[in-house]
Amino acid sequence: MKTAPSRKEATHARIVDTAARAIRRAGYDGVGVADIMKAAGLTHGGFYAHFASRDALIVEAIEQAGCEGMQTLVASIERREARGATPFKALVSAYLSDTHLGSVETGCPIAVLVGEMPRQSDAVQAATRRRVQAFIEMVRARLPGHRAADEAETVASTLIGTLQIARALGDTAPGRAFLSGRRRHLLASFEPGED
Amino acid sequence: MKTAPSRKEATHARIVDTAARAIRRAGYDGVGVADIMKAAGLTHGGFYAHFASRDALIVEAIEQAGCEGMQTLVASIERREARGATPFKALVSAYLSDTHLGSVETGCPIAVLVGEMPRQSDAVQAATRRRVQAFIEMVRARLPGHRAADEAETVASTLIGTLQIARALGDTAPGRAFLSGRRRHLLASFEPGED
DNA sequence: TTCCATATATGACGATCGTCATATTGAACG
DNA sequence: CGTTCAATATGACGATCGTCATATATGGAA
Repeated sequence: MKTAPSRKEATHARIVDTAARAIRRAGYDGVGVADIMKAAGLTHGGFYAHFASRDALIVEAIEQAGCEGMQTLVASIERREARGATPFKALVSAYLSDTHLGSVETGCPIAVLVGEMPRQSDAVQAATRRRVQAFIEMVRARLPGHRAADEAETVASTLIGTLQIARALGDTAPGRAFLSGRRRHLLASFEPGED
Repeated sequence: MKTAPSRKEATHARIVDTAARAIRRAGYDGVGVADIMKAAGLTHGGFYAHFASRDALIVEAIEQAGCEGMQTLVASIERREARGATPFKALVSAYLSDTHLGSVETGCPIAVLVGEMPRQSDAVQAATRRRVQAFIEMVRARLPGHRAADEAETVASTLIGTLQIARALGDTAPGRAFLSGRRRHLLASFEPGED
């Protein structure tokens, strides 16, 4: 190979990054190859020099979006823990924060995409399933007391469902009210002894 | 009007009914006018004799799907109550049943569509919001004890999130195991005194 | 039976979709 | 300074999208 390999890889990464945002904004089927390439500053024809198919890009994009969303969430949790919050309270208040309500493109992709999952290709389904499992494990590690792994699955379901409904109500007063109500209620019922 | 009005109305209803199933199977954007008309036994050109636009059909379809899904659910709940279940246990075991897991086209449309909501037109968003409110109210009426309306919103979020994740795992062993685990856990934590 | 309003069908429009064959660029080497 | 080959751009393909103007079929009223 004559030229530096970093050149093509950088473009590849930029396309994946753009797609990772696009699928959270518009859904699996909401954006086309042309949209993504244009947003990445390229023309749509050169797409197949980087990916075997649109589906292959989507698989990479969901993995990228999952890792990125998880990192952002964990960072937000750790900031809250540093200010004295328990891991569970930090998790709930971070995932159900007004910030997360509004930042669809950079937030948790599961809440946006899980409903579309059953209609996707096997490869996309498998990639999404891995992200769901990772999310449940992240929740489990922050449950108070000696809760069962069982409980992590319920809490994960509640967090995802809550954020979806709040977003359905909009990034406005009704949506934020729904979110703060769920935040308070979840913390009260899971850690009745403390705030 | 010379001819009987029931003729056009019957066709209209058949189109809406077909669309109500189609949007649950393939999502808001997953089906086109041509698909729906063909499934209803008509050609796509005559569509605009019945609806002002595709969006107008979608609004009617989500309302139809919401009412139909709710009726099916309530009927399933009442059958369980007749066999001695409490209203809450009947609700949880009906919404999180293996049957509901598999019957996407005729089940609760909220679990399929809420994730796509923020991207839809104002009219579709408003129609979907009404169905979400109706669902929360249906849950509230079946909570045990003197729970707050607050709690209905959390339970509704949990039910919707759980069904979505279970469907993401598939209508197979993993999905059904997830569902039965949530069923048991929810009933145990909300009605600790009884089964 | 004849007529006519209504319901449905036909076929076309511009746009956009995923895909790909081919042309052009651009940067490192001899 | 050319040469060469990887990286990107161009432009086209068949299909499908929502929409609509227009033509045909249908069925009750006369």
